[in-house]
Amino acid sequence: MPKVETFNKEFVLKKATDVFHKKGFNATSMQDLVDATALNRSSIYNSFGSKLDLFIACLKSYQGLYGIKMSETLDKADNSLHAIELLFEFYLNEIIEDKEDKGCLITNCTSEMANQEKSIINFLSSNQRSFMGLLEKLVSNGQKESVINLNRTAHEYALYLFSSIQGFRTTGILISNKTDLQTIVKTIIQTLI
Amino acid sequence: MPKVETFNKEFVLKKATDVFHKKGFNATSMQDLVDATALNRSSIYNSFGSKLDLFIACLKSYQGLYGIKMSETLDKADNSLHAIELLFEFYLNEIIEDKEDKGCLITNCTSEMANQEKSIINFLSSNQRSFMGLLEKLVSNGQKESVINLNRTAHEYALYLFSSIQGFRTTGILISNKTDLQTIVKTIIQTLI
DNA sequence: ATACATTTGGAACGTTCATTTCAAATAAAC
DNA sequence: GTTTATTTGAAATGAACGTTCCAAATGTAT
Repeated sequence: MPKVETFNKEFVLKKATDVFHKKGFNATSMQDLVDATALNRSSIYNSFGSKLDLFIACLKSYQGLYGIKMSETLDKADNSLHAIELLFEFYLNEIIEDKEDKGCLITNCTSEMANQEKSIINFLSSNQRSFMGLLEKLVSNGQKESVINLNRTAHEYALYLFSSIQGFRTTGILISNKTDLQTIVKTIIQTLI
Repeated sequence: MPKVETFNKEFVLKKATDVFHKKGFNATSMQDLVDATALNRSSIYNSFGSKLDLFIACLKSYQGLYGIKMSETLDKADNSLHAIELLFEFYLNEIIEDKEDKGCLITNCTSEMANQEKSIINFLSSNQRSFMGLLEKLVSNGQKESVINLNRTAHEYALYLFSSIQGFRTTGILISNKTDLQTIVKTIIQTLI
């Protein structure tokens, strides 16, 4: 029977994700990934396929880790409006703690590749679908709890929040001032109340 | 005295901008630019310097053209709230008319390069400054005209709009459904009323 | 021990990259 | 018409790109 993979796949994905996050897909070279993962070129190709395949694996890993962090955040909320507030607070902290101003890997990927790579569109579409689902549920619950107004449907507010979050993540690349970012969040939330 | 440049610089910049807009900076090769501009490699380097220099020239050209289009749009408004509405309507049309889902060159550039290139940061900062200035003036006037509420200062609403526009442009890459986009705009505007 | 499927290291693949080089072509100034 | 500063075309530069290849190493199962 064969020799088995020795490296920790999660760890390797994390390291690769860091590089992609910092430099973007096109500016990241295979050499960068070899250096970051301490894996041999062959091992990378053997285990992940192409550079694009590895990138998509990183996107999924990033998505998974974020999903967990977001769930943990949402669990702390008293009600669904509070949950949305905590969600933005979580993003705000991500921005402030990131000294490299990298933004969101998935939003950046949308800008860089959505109009170029079919497989990327597939990932982004499914990401959008599940994220929209989460937001819609939050808004819908918030409206049932009477903590979110009924000016718009849950679906409409979910669209608004989806767009707002993308804007917030991109703006966070340029603006690192906490007060400014808090203002933006407050104003976004104000709409729902 | 010397032979003089024969090509139309504006035209060449427009063609180069189209390529950068479609593929982004890193995925655009010098060959792509040679093909698009019908200029010789030497001529490009002679006239624009490096690829990065040309890219920045394209950003400025794009910024200039957009500035003109935006001014024309804003001139049609009855009041400052209406001006902001027309601005979003303008972006909405940009998104719908763009069959390639390219997004905004400047927003894409923020995602791709803001954390990498100093000269890009300089451009983006100045772009942000002037854009924020425009938005702040619009909101401030709207508040004087009593068509925008006083829940937040003009500066705070300008930040909100700046972030919202970035989000809208990125969301427009993924979502091309006019109704959905109109919903987002209405919800953003609703906050100001 | 031996056999064997797989991983690994490192070199090599052919291509493409951004940029430079330089002679030839050019057009304004005299 | 000669001079001259500049632009052009086409080839060349060397480095870096993503990917492949293959022999050697490895660890499991027999």
